[in-house]
This record gives sequence, structure tokens and C-alpha cells, in this order.
Amino acid sequence: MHPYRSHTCGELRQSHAGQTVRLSGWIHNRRDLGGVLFLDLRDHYGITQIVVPPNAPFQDAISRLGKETVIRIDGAVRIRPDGTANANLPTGDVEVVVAEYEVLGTCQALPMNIFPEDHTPEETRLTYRFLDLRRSALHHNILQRSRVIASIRRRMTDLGFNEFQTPILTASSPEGARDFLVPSRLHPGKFYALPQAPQQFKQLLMMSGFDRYFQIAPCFRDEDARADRSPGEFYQLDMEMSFVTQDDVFAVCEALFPPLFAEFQPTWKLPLEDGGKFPRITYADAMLKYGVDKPDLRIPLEIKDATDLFAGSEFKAFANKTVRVLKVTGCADKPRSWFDGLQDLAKKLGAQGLAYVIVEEGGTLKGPIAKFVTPAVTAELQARTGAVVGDTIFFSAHTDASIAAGLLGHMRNHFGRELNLIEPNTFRFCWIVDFPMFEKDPETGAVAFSHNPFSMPQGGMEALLTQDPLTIKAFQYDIVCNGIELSSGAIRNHVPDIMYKAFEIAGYGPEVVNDRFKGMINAMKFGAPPHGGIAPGVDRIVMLLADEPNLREVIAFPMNQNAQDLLMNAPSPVSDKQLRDVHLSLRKPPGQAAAGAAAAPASGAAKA
RNA sequence: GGAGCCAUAGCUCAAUCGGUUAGAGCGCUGCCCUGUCACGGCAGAGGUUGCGGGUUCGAGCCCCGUUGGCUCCGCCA
Repeated sequence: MHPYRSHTCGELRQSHAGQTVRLSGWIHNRRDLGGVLFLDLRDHYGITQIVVPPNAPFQDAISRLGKETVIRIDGAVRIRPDGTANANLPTGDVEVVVAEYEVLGTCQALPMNIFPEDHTPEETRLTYRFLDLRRSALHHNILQRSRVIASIRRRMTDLGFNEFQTPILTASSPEGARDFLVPSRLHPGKFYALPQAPQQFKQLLMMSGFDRYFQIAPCFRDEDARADRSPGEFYQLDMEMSFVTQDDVFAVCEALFPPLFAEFQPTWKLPLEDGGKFPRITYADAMLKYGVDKPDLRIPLEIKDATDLFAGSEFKAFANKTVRVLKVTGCADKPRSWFDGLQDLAKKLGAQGLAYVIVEEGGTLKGPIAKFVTPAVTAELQARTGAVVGDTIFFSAHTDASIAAGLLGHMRNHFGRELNLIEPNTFRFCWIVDFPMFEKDPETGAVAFSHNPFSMPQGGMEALLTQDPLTIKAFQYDIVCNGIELSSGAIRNHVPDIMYKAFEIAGYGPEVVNDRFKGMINAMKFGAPPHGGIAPGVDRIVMLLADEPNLREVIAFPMNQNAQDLLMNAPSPVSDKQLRDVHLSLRKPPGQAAAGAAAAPASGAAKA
């Protein structure tokens, strides 16, 4: 017989009755009735009830084993007595009467309960992640992640894509997020960088003639964390295609995502437009109607412009500023404290406050700024927003249109949650298209790339030569689902002259392009195909499919908000020898780092 | 870099307006219990209320500072 098991803990049924079996697993729970003792034995596959009979010589010893001890048991499968089956367990019709057992792994006092799965501080969960991962909720999420990725690979292959690997140690990129740097031992003073994305490599693969590329690609960016943004590293479903238009890229995503999401969340609604397409919203429209470039379309609220209504107003807070309004139903009867809370939230977001009026009988307005709104403007506001008696109209005004829009964008999401307006159990996808190619750097006022410098400007060279750069749009697009930016992509610029010109507009001479994008600009001069792609975030896809609000719930070993791995204790100091090897000295060694460095050789020795 | 919230037993939480010996459930230890499945019952151990300072006759509670965590802003081509 196998030393550990003949069956798994999720396997036994009535048909196994009478067989002698061997099971191994964790002691999940224990019910000691004095005479008879029940153990729930758990492994990856399930839970099986083990019975220790009253006359067993080892009953006292086995009853003292703590939860999460790993044991092996031998025993006979039998059908449970009438009325004692457990319908909640797949194995609940049977039990195993233990004849012999062996402890395979002892367990100390636990820092957290595996069962029942009560709330535990995240710091504890991350420090003891291997315990957290045993709990069914997280265990299931991680397994689901594995299945989602397997499904993605199968679907991408079926769509004609080939999977490639690209380097992890590569060159630092001049734009974008901060790089993680890796010092070179062989080249003193030089550094590798971990890729922020395999952007140039995938384009080079297209120029190498491979036509359809994908990769479940690790990406590294040294930026601060958010609930939907892991610090340091994350995975993208990176893809790129040759000889395609924007519509061709969209078609691939529309063939991939709806069936993928239906596979893993089959009961949820996934509304699509005719032909199975995602709605397309221009960047400008999204900023106007939703105040963000990643609108949550499950929330049935829409922002309207009211700039013209207050253009010459005597109300200085609104006059000659961009004014946006948001009608909200169902909050007029909220107490004053609720509206005060909104003021605090608005201030937190950097606004002066959040002006509002409530529509009353007869079309009059109530509220702190009601006296500044003339009857004519009131009528027009009601017409534009559709506000009726009992509705509240919120205002946002700023000289910078995007700030005015942004405040109501945040408030729109806030109201969605607060007033329970979010359409339940639904995935609302959309495309955001026509992103601007350039934007004004708010600090320097200079023209800079707005997103990806490798995107093809709409209108090509002619647009670059004739248009105001700030009006040029790019073939640059995002997929958004339920207010989460799943991915961004673009049709790339494959024409060297247009590339040089675009960089010139952004303030970089040809020598910069030649130096920093040497491989790619070179490849573009030797017959580059038109190409484009997109890179949906795998972690965010799994987060949506698992219906989790936080990325850490779908990552096996995540870092905390401060980019620390509490389980592996990273980052950590290194020894002086390691630093010397890579020609580094610490600029400002803090006291604790010096102490840690002294201890490092010991851990190094342990490894060897 | 900045803001908000949080920090009480191993874990989840409570402790009235600042007032007697800081409580309960889970877990742990011991005992009882022959059909439980979140088993039940009895008893017990377990606390520098994150840390430092202050106000006060008296601080878990108020004030200041600090550390850590989460969320958000900046940042994320």
C-alpha cells in the first residue's frame, strides 16, 4: 500500500463501503463525545469524517492531537448510521473507522484559526500565508486563478496565438513608472532593470515575423500600492498582432472575455451590444459623463455639463469655471450629517467642498447654494439632468475641467456604493477609445506623451505636421469592466519617420530615440509590419471573477502596502561581500540596515 | 511625500460621561459526555490596553508625539 494514501479526502462514497483505505491530511476539526470521537480529516480535495471508536487503545492519544496536525490513518469505510449523514459534505454519506494512525507533521499553537475562518488581521495572514492559504476561501481563489490562467492559455491558443517568453533582466526604460534595478557584476556601475511590461520585446517579435504573440507576463513597476494595484509586480495577459487595425484587436478581446467570464461566473449578467461587442466610449465622453477614464457602468448616474449656465453668474465659486452637475435620486431625505460627510470626502479629494441643491415642490431649490441659482437656470438644470421633486443635484466647479469632472467622478462611485445603486451580479465591459496622444505636463507646461510613446497617432504623419499636438488622438484604448481598468493597448507606430516626429513633439531629438530605443527603431527600419495589441491585467481579471475587492485575495504570496513580503522577509539587507560583488556601496546606511547586513552572512551560510 | 481610519487576551470583539478587580466568544489546558459535524457541559491559564510623554484625585477612554496596518491622494509611459 502507498505510504500515505489510497484515496483522497474528497473521494470516498457509499460505493467504497467495506474497503480498507489509507488517508492523509490535516486535522480540520474534532468532536469528542467522550465515548466516540469524530475527526474531520482535510486535504486539497475535501473532508472526510474519521470515527475513533470507544474501545480503540489510542483513543486518548489521538484525541489530544491539535488542529492542523498532519496525520495518516488506516481504516474501514462504512456507510454512516441512519440519520447521521451530512448532506453538506460530498463524502457525508460515509465515514472511516480508524484502525491505526501515524502523526506525519506536528503543529504548534496556531496564530490564526484555519477553521472556522473568522476574520484575521491582514498582517497576520500575510506573515503566515501558508496557513491562510489552507482556508477554503483563499484556497479556492488561488485554485480559481490557476484555472482562469489555464483557460486563457487554451483560448489564446485556439485564437491562433503563440506563447513566448521574454527577458526578465533587461534595460531601464526612460519613461513611465520607476524601474526596479539590478546591479551588474560584470559591468561595474551599470544596471539591468526588470521589465515594466514586455512592450518592446513583443513589438520586436512582430517585426520578427511571428504574427500573433501572447504571454502571461510578469511586470515590475516600483510604484505605490492600491487595493487594485499590487506593489512591485503583477501579471498581464500580454498580446500583440501583426497586420491589424484597432477593430481586429477589439474582436479578439470580444471573443476572449465574454466566454471566459461566463465560464467562471456563469450566473452573472454580461450585457453586450449587437454582435457581441463592448460599448465604445471616447476618452472625452467618459471624462464628461463619468468623470473618470474607467467608468463603472453598473452605476446608473450620468454627469452633465452646466458651464454655460453659470458663465456670467454672480456666484463667484461657479462663474467662468467648468461646472459639472450630477443628479442623484434617493438621498434628499438623508440627514444633514450625511451631506456634511460628503463635504469632508470632497475636501479629502482636494476640492473646496461639494455644493448641492434639493429640488422641492414647485420647482424651487433648497440647500446652501440655492439662492445663487436663478429660476431660469433651475429650469434648465432640471431639463438637463432630468431632476424631479426629491432629487438632489450636486455641483463641481473648477478652472481645470478635468478636476471639475474628477470630483463628480469620485462622488458618482461613492454614491453608487453608498446608495446601493450598483447593478448586482453583472459585468459591464466597455472600450475607452481615442485617448489623446499628447498632454501638457502640469508642472512644466511642456507637451509630453500622454500614454504610450509607441502608439500610432490618428492621422499619422499628417496629423503630427498640421495639428495642434494637444488635439491629436492616438489609436490607444482601454478595456474597463465594472470601474476597473483591465488593460490598455494600442495600434503601434511602426513607421520610423513618424516615430522620430512624435518624439520631437514630446521634446526628444532623434539621438534620444536612437539611444534609448536602439533595438526597436533599428528594427522599424528593416521592414516593420503594422501591428498592435493590448495587455489585460491577469490579477484584476481574477479579482473580478472571484468577486473580491482586493488583489491580495487572488495572489498566493502578495506583498503588503509597503511592498514588503512578510513571509519571506523581503526586502532585506545584504552582506558587504554581496554589495562589493556588484560594485555598490550604500549611500546612507541606516542603523538597522547596518545591523542586518552584519547578520546576513549567517543566512548566506545557511543557504550553502 | 501627504490625508483619513484603526491598534484592548493567540484571534474576533466589548468595557455607559474619565471612576471598584478590563469582560465575552473562538482557540489553548484539565475534567465530564457513545452519533457529532460551528457538538455540548464544568473548570482553568492567558492582559505593560502598540510604544513614549502629558492633563487629571483617577486614563483603555482626553491631549501631544511615535510605530505599525489598511484605505485614499500624489505616483502608476
